[in-house]
Amino acid sequence: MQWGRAGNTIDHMKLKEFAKQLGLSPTTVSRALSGYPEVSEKTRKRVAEEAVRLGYRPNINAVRLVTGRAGAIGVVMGRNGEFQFSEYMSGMAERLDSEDIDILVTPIAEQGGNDESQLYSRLATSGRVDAVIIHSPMPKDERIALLHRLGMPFLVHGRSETDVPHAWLDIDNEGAIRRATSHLIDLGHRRIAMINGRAGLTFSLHRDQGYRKALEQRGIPFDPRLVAHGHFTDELGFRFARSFLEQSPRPTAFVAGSMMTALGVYRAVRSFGLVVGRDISVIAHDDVFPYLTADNMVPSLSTTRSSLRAAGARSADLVLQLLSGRPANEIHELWPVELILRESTGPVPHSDAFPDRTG
Amino acid sequence: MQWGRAGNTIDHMKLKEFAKQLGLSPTTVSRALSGYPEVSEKTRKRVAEEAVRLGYRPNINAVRLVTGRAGAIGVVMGRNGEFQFSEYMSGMAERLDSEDIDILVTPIAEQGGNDESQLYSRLATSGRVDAVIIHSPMPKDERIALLHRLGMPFLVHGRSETDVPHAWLDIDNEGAIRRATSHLIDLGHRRIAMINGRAGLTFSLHRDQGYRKALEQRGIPFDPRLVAHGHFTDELGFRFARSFLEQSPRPTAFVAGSMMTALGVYRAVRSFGLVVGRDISVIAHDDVFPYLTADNMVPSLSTTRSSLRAAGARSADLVLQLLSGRPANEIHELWPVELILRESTGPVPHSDAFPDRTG
DNA sequence: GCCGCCAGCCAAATCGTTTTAAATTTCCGG
DNA sequence: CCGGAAATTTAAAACGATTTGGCTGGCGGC
Repeated sequence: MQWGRAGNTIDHMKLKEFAKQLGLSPTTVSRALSGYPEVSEKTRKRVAEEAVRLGYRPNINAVRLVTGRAGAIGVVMGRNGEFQFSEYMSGMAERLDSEDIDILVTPIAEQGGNDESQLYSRLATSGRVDAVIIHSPMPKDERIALLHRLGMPFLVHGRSETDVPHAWLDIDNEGAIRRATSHLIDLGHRRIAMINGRAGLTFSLHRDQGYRKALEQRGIPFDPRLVAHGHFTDELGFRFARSFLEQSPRPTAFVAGSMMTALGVYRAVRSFGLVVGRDISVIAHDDVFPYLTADNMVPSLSTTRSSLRAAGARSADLVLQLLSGRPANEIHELWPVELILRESTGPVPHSDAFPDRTG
Repeated sequence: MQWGRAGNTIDHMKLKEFAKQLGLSPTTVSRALSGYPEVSEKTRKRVAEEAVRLGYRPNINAVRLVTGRAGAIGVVMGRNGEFQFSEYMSGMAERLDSEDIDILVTPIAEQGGNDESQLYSRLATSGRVDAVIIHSPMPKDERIALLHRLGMPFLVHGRSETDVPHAWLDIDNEGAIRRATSHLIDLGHRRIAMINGRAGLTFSLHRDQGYRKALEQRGIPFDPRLVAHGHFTDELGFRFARSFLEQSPRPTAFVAGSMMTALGVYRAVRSFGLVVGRDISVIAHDDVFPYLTADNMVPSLSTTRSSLRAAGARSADLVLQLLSGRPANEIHELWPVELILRESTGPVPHSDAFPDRTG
């Protein structure tokens, strides 16, 4: 599309003009502002001061053209505007605030159609971004191979099993869920239901593994009927929890994938006339949202906690490192996850612990 | 900061090269691709096809430099990554998908410090964006005057009372809350509490007005002790609701500002041993989230509903119109809001309707 | 057959920087 | 006071597109 320049009255001083006012050449001014060593400290200072006073700022598009840099990091937003997303971005923003780098959000088209990799391909070749962050990867994620092939620097938020060397930042999902499950087992629970994220995603697999390992360690048989996968919505939390609670014997504890899921689980438990923390224990993973906090739930929710905002900030940092030349396969960070016990977890009720006596 | 070009192996064909392969001049090719009339239909078609085949795409930074356009719309993300944000952006994305325009997210720094207007000022003069969208305006919003002064096209999502002509898209907050409140009054409620958004924002004021008008129409005195303002978090919903319920006589109905607020209200009501939909009626405003739906709450939540995603899509559309020359003061859209009645609203309990008989 | 016109194409200027390679100034010991 | 290295500064060439203004050649009118 083509639009007029109407309205865009902002008239910048140009380098040439600015340099003339200073009695210097454009070259020197440019160098002074970019902090090159060839220019004397005195001159640099003067240039910097005058730039502020006269309001000179380099035309960013000219800079981009000549340097070949886009000055932006691309993020692809999931198909259904996930609630976690803005928190992660806030974190990124926090870190990028001091740099001269933007965040470019490319949303994936609703109707889907042409496959996702084409979107990434376009993003990578468009020259709009210097790097890309990939979310919710799968063990064999073709996006990783694709971006590697295209030579576009990228960071994976999460992990993948691909051979392609790549930078990643992830939280210890397996350990978190293992500890959560173990703790429930310590409390006497034996039938523990697990509402996990979408099937096929690495973090879901890791959580499944953590869950299974905890059971294994204590010799508790794994029952596939106690595990569900899906989006992190209150609706699915509710539905899955209800269907689990309809089983006989019913589970006495839940591991929920997110705060939204936990909301659904709470509702489901209540709808059975049961009480969370007494009849049914619940632990959920908490990404630490300002608008929905585990402490405030009733009863307060035990969680595995890891700040998504912090992850966003660190991600931005790592991308900057990547761009300044640090090799991708040196950039691997695995963050531990806290386990915070609150009121939603408690010892298994006596009647459930020995169902044969009552039934 | 300065980083090497390492990794960025993507090697685009240049216009000159591409044109040579076609046996045409760069000029003609450029024009063909941009759809100018001076080039024959046959040639245009051939160019378009070859561009796809050979993978030629104009270097976006060169285009930006020469046209002076940034090819991006700026959005400033609130201080605390609001959960609504990603939904709105998804909508924008949906609309912008077919255009060659990016969404640039500028997060406001956490520590605050230098005032917000400086951020907008920088964004406007940076040349990174062609237009800006302003959220959560206040009646006298200095950002509007600022952007107008700077000559940067912008759309206000919400409304303001400033004299400066500007484009806006808003939902009928006043009407929505007026209808919601009226409906509660029809059901016999007289003490209706209102948990509104942050004080000072236009939409909060409009909602206050809607609330007060509904009361006025029915001759119910306004009691400032029944109105609270604050962020849309579950925590505030809970706290405010509790403090209202501690009053005597207590309110029999709540108007909640958001789904998160409603979650808090539900909890608070329950914590008093009361039942939503029977003892206490609740209506909340619902922006329609995929991850938290009013229908799924227990009891299902009556809402005033307006799709934030749709607003995002339309906003993007209006910005495009703005950029193609449509005068800002012609662009005003006020969307009606649906009132969806579900189980959380019901007639006032007899004992509350005539408290003097019981007390 | 000549002229003007128009569709279709092109050469060259332009956008506002960074950066290469060269020129100038400064400084200092001999 | 001079030669040459070191410290500054500069002119000019990119970067890769769009766009202005001009150049062709074919066609119809007279």
